Amino acid sequence: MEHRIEQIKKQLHAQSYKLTPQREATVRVLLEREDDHLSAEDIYLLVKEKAPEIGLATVYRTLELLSELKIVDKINFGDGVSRYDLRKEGAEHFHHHLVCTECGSVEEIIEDLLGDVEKIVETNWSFQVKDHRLTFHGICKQCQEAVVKSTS
Amino acid sequence: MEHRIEQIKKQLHAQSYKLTPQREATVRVLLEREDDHLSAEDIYLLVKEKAPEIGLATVYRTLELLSELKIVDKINFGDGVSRYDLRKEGAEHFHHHLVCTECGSVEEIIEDLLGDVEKIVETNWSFQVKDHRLTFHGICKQCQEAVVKSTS
DNA sequence: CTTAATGCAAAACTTTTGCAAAGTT
DNA sequence: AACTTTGCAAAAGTTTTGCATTAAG
Repeated sequence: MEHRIEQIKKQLHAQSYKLTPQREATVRVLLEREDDHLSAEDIYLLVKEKAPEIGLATVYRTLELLSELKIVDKINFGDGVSRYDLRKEGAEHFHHHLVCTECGSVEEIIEDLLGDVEKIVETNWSFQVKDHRLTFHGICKQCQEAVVKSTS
Repeated sequence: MEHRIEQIKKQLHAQSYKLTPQREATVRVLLEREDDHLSAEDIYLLVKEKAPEIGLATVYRTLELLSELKIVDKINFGDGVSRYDLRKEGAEHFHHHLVCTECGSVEEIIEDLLGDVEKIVETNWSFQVKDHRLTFHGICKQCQEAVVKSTS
């Protein structure tokens, strides 16, 4: 954790940005909730517990900055809000996501399953791929089991 | 075109919805601009040319209805608006999209390139895939050529 | 005739911006 | 001192809702 903070601090300094207390508090929330996909509002409320004086605008500005530096990924699952997802250390791509249409849970796939598909796109569409967003919609393991139970 | 309208009319009636003139005008705009990815506002302005009395709220309600019936797909490319994409006849899945980070153009891939990946997800993550959203970000053919020209 | 759909305006949200004050180097 | 960052409030923008009126089957 401290190591990640240190690392992010360096990334910021490299572009002559500062790791202010507000930014650090925001990053800590993202680290603590690494598996979640929090909205700006969610993050704001959590950061407020650590740094009560922070403003929502600062959270937005921080998230935008972290997005630009590719420290977090901004994703949108189609409910009216943007969500923010911390990249794993050294990861070059967005995670893939599994969104359950029954219970709304979001699971992450860290592995990059798109290598072959990207090659096809580069070759057949002459499109130079830099990044991707892949989300599957369907039914998660838990909900599948729940259906089996309730109908048997 | 008339055939698609007829088909959509049946789909609506099957759920006891009506194909009102406003809904028909909206569908016609979507058909005419099938390759585009229009926002609700874009669609509203185009529908207004055919049916000047229509209200923006009706367009939103129509698009939501068409979304539910899986006649259109609602997508979000991360600029603050939702965009609407008519499904091809009989298509079961979202198209894939290629978004150019240089010029903002959006290209569609109709072919489904995710068959193998979906199998992997179903097997290794026990997730029952119903649909997917795949967008690549990168540099389109035209912009690649533009760079070559300007630097040579 | 009964229910569904529309248009308008207002409301609800999310996100961005302007600006004076505060903090950093 | 020069510059960046912050908090607040206001603004901007998109989408949804309430409700009286109109239209459809």
